[in-house]
Amino acid sequence: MKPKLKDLAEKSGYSITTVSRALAGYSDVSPKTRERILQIATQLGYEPNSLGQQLRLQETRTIGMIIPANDESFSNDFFTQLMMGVGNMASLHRYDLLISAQSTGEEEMQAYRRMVGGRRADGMILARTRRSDPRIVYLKSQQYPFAVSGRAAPDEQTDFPYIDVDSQAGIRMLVEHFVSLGHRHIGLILPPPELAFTDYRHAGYLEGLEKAGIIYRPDYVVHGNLLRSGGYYGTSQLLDENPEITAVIACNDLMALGAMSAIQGQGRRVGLDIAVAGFDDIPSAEYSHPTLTTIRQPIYEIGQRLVNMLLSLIKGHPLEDNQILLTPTLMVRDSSGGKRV
Amino acid sequence: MKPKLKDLAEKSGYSITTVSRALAGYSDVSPKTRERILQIATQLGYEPNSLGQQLRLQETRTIGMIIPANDESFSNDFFTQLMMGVGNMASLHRYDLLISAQSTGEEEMQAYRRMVGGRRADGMILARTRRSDPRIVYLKSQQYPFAVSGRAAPDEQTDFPYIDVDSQAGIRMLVEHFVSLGHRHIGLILPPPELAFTDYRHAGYLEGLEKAGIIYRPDYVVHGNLLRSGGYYGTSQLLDENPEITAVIACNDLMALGAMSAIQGQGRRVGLDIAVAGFDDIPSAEYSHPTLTTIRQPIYEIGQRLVNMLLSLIKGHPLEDNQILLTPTLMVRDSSGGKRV
DNA sequence: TTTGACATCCAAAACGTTTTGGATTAAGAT
DNA sequence: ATCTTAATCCAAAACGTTTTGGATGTCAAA
Repeated sequence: MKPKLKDLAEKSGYSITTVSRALAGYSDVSPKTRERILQIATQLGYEPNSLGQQLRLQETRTIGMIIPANDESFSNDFFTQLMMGVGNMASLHRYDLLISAQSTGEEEMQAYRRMVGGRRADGMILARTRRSDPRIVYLKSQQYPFAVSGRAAPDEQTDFPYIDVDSQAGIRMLVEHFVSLGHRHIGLILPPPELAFTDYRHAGYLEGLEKAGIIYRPDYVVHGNLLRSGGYYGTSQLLDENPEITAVIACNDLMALGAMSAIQGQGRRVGLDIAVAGFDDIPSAEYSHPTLTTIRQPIYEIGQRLVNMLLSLIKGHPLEDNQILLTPTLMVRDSSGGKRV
Repeated sequence: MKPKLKDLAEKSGYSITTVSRALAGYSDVSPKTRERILQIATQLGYEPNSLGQQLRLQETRTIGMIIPANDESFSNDFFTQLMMGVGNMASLHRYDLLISAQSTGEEEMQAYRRMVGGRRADGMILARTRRSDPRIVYLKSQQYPFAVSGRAAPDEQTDFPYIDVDSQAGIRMLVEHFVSLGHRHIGLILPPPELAFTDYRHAGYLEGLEKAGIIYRPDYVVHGNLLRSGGYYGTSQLLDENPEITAVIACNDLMALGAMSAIQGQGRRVGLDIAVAGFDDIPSAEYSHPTLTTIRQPIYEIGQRLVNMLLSLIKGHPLEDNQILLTPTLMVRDSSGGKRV
């Protein structure tokens, strides 16, 4: 049977209080007894029961995160990279990660209620903000510490702590890049409309076109599911319906990889025939063929900084800056192709 | 303030016991009072405190997993895929995942003691068995439920529940495949010697060579760190010291991808000049250039089955089969190149 | 009228910990 | 001899839940 404080107390002849305080190193207990108790503790292999501690201290030293349980998402570099950033920084602060895989919907909200209302974590980290995001509404109503990767949509109120990348600027840079290479017919594969960052990326597209004096054509824009499949079908549709398109911008790298498959599946060359760009700069972007032009977003680092933000929130420390907007950088690679004539 | 049972009791006029049993749906409490209590509960937004429940029930409905905190491991497809398999199956059974990122060593063992001794999880899932693995020794000594991806080394005792793939057969298949293409000089990049599966893979290499009547040359074998960098340096070393080598087998896909970079960095062609193969069949293997010949190991599915195994163990159900050895399958892709003349 | 069965409720214990607010003793100061 | 001070210890409460083992009241059967 696993020893508890009571066992140490009986074996040592001291009270539970004294044993507890001896182990915690209080000056309350004489060196001799402390040593004796410590010795008994190691002898019995005592390890404090976390639940007892957490209940008493009202602190779990755990950060919660609910990730999409989509079957395809095991190839979802974005979430895994974010999680690794979160996990590593958390572990540096001696926090653990409580993770629940749920697909968007009522079940997901239940998971939040269990984790937050059930006080299983001291704070939550969210990703992929949605329009009028019910998760954020809930967390705010509970006055629970949380930090988000991604601000609210442009027409909504962003009164919560977040880190985001200026994706409007990012997409604009991609458009400018393609325009500078001579492209005039540029397709765009947007994320699903219910995601908050979709409008920013769309706005960046519009901005880029306008600066170049290119007229916006709504049929050059489709939506995809942010996975490879979405990029594949989006690109097929774009190219079938608008054969004059020479460049495709996908709003994340996974879709861009799917776009490359679609193009190559039609027997055309990525870069030379159709230029492709993505967004995120996940590891595979550098290793794809051809290598993928993209907008670098430091996902791993964002995960780390979200943890620091959240821990300040949890501890009630004043936050110097709880709404951070990073400027992304353009990574030009082979999928851009060369200059058009 | 978050409402607790006591608040519901006071507001409803019933005792804590009755409130608790009403919410749990016992036939103990009259329909009228149950309804009244339920109504108050939703009105106040009651959510039971998990810690209280866990402490009382001595059950956390949580599965623990400690993953490597290596900085480079955010690109570690193996662990993320395993985690996703574990996470999704766990969530199907309404279990959550407690994750701690730790690098191998004393800190890692401390994390195990905190999680296991502290009773923060009902069972653990391990991966990458090591020689005389201290984690397994510890878990056995604690008689704690656990399931492992990967059995013990051939010369050690495997008296614990695991799922593994017959990697000796896998590597042998790769050797046979390359031999059938006309290769006689095949390099091998092994995992670090302290990992349990290293010997199996080495044995498969020997077996394949012997069947083909090729003499074993120790200088054709090097060790790598299971990351891209390991494959890169291993391959460079192999090719520099043994220019006659025409094929390289890396013991996982990540190293194989690094191997391809090394070969291409020397201005040579993967497949045509030097054939390359990996092990695992991670998603990137299918999208690399050229696509990677490899041994398919159903990592995601193994994660799922480990959860089922672990849950049986936790619940004390009899396990039909607690030591599972899967047969891997050869995936021939472009990095094999064609037949030699 | 008594008995038994049933429906409905609840006080208290238990899970394992930390902390509060003293109690006790011994030594030193007056 | 009395008062302070310091050193060492501990009983009990609290964190929030579930379950045990009754208690109480009602109603029908004997």
